Amino acid sequence: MDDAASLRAAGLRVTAARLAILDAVRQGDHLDADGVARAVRDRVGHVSTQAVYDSLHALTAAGLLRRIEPAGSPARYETRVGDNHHHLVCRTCGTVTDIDCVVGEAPCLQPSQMHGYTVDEAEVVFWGICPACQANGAESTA
Amino acid sequence: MDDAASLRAAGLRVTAARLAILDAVRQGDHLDADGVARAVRDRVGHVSTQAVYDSLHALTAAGLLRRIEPAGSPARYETRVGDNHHHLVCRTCGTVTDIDCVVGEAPCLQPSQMHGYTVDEAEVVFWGICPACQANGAESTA
DNA sequence: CCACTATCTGGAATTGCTCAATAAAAAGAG
DNA sequence: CTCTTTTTATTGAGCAATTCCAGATAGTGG
Repeated sequence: MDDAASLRAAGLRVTAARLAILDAVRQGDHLDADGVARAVRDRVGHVSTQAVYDSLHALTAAGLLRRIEPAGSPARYETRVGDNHHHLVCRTCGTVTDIDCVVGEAPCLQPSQMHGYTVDEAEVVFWGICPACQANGAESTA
Repeated sequence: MDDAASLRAAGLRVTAARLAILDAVRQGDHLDADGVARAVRDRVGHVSTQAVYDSLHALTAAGLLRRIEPAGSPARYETRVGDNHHHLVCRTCGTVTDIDCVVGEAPCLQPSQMHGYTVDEAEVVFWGICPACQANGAESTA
């Protein structure tokens, strides 16, 4: 199923901006809204910032994109949805890397005490220093 | 060890604002910067917003406070540091509840593929609906 | 009690994101 | 192919959280 079909299946209209956004996010590596906007403009010319935000929300709501928001960083988007994978975030440069779940499917989705909550998602973020930043010593690669 | 001693031990000066911040965060339930500022002012009169932010950073860096930042929410602080506990966040009202780790100590601290990262922390956030919001139907309690 | 420097103050600026009103364009009907 | 309806995009203002700057203040060690 291509992007246009996915959009239609989600009840969304197919526009150049949205196709470009999906493509940009797929190609990019956990881009933030600004990065997506820039990548999209490279593809289809002018697109307003609001259109990017709006589409990003629509696509996220439709389940075509996943939004992650590491502390201290603007929201980032990825196309890998539906599986239970987590993230490795570099404290120095902010790079986000996907990692599959250790325990299998939904590992930590069984908190000991749920305190009456209805839990629907377990989000795991590993914080550390990426290889590049380790090599660069204290220097930032951002 | 009282707060003043903890501050000194961390090489920080003891000021009324900082003691009030530590107390406010301890009493409060995962307060955000604004909530801390208000609680602090209740205790010691006027304190500038910057002093609050600055102190919060200093205290966090010193390990006296832990900062958590659930997606879509301003940063929140808690005094429970040093143990491997996680958080349950309500999608409706944003309330944060502490939960101990399922697997024991540092459960998820063993990602399958580390991709060369030096991991120093595993952060787990469970998303769901708190009991109060479930009872209130779709209504927000925020 | 002094000097030194961490800390606090006040104000302005930045960033990331949202709201509102109008114009444009995709989908379906005829 | 054209028209109509409804979604989507544009422009521009607005907001919240946080940070930066420069100068005043107050802990601390001596």
